[in-house]
Amino acid sequence: MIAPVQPLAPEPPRPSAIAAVGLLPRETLGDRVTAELRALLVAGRLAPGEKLSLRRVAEALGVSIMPVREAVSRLAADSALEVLPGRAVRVPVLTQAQFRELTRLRLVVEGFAAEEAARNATQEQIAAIAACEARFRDLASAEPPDAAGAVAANRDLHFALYEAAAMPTLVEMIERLWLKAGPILNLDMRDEPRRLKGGSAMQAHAALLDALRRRDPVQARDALQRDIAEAAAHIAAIGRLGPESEPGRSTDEARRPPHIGIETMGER
Amino acid sequence: MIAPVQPLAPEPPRPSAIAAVGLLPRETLGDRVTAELRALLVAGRLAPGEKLSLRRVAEALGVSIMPVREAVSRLAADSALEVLPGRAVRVPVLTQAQFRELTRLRLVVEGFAAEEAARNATQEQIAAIAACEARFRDLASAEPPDAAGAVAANRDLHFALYEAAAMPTLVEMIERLWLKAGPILNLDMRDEPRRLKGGSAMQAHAALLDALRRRDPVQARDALQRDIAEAAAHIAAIGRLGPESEPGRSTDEARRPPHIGIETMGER
DNA sequence: TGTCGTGATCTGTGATCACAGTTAGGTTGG
DNA sequence: CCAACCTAACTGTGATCACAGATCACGACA
Repeated sequence: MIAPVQPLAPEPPRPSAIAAVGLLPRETLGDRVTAELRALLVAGRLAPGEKLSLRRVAEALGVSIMPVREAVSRLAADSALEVLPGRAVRVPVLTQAQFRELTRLRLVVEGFAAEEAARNATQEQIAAIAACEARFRDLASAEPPDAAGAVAANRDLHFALYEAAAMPTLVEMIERLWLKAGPILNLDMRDEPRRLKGGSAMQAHAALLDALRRRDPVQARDALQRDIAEAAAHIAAIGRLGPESEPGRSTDEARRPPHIGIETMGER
Repeated sequence: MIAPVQPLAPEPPRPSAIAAVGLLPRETLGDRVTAELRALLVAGRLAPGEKLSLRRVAEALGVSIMPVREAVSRLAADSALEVLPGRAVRVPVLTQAQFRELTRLRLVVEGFAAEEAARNATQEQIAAIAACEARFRDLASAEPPDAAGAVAANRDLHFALYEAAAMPTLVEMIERLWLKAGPILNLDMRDEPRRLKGGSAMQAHAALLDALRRRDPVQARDALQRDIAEAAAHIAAIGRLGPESEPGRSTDEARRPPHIGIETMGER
């Protein structure tokens, strides 16, 4: 790739061009590590109960522990991770009560987002959502089902919907909820890909898309809530949730979680 | 206070006593700084646009900059603070659109919390809320009105209500919203205490309390939403919000915000 | 054989130092 | 007198070091 070097001063013709460009991201290392950990969490690649070590994560990502500290501190503030006093930092194990609360909040908040999306979505946004829906349908009904791909497509579908609501803070709220619910929801979907073939998710998605096209907020909300409720019912039935008592002193801790994620994620 | 020294071994009768004590908080320095800054933000003692310096805050609080970094990083993750690339960290100036979105989200989320509280609140919790309501009424209708006290009583009232919903994650969500809206809402209330005497807040509070006692979720939600909407309408009318364009490069920045807060908050 | 003490190792937390980038103020040249 | 430069002080970011506390495995005592 020996393309001729672009001279560094092609700016003079339009003095307003430099003022129009938004201030560039200036993404810091801590931001990158945060994004990496968030992606791992929502994708279910970090299992509930899995322990992380600042130094290990730093080594795996090729950075010092400082950016990792910042990232873990942020995620712990959202209780997407929890730092045990002297021990280590681990992915929280939700109790059944916590999972129930999370599901109820998702029904309210994401349902509201679906209503707003049905009102405000542009045709392009609806088309993008439809593309995600098709991708999810293909990956989920393949043989064997592509679990990781379906999880990603499902996430893209939902957040394309939420973005269409045109309420940035609302999207952030939902991301926080997904950070907490992601480990169980998607770890399970990854472990039991055949659930994808049940078709309930696909039916809900189709109904949602239909409601979007008809600009029917109530039906869109209902379809999305059905999607959430059915996935949650499956999780609650399968188990994997923590005991009802939260503090969980020395109760169990015995169940060794599968150790996937960090050391498999390669350099940077 | 020279009470006789309690001998140090009154434990043998109940060997389970040591197991019953919950794990002690182990509050870290970063947590304390975070709590301090959060309190300043929701109380409106840090004005929108006010710039903070990690080293200044650290010096004012008598700690190193490390805990302050952690606290600022957490709050910036909630966009309760924003870190300008090379400049400094400052309290965000909400645009009108952002404030409108925040208000709509508060109507949805806090309204839902009010419904749940009306269903689940115990008599003790209702009594506590009533106490806050009385305190707010007294402080707001005093001559001159005690703005700072009324702000605190208002916060206690609202969060006593939200706690009564018995949904911890919901309370966290609401706290995040208050973190963003607090600077404008309460800075204004502090600057113009006579608004308190308008009585609209007191009427909404009274209606809310009445609905709680009658266990009427819909009326409780309506009363709370009226409270939120009226305060928001006042803010939108008074101004003080940022321009409609978010990036706001070199547009203004001229308005020097009042510099209150950090240096007045004493040691530790 | 079972249980408790004990030390090596690892944990997160906090402090200090180093650095690139920006800001602000003072000075110089027009 | 105004504008441009230039320097000194300050910004957040990252790295490295130091430390108290917790974990875990090994070994001694009962």
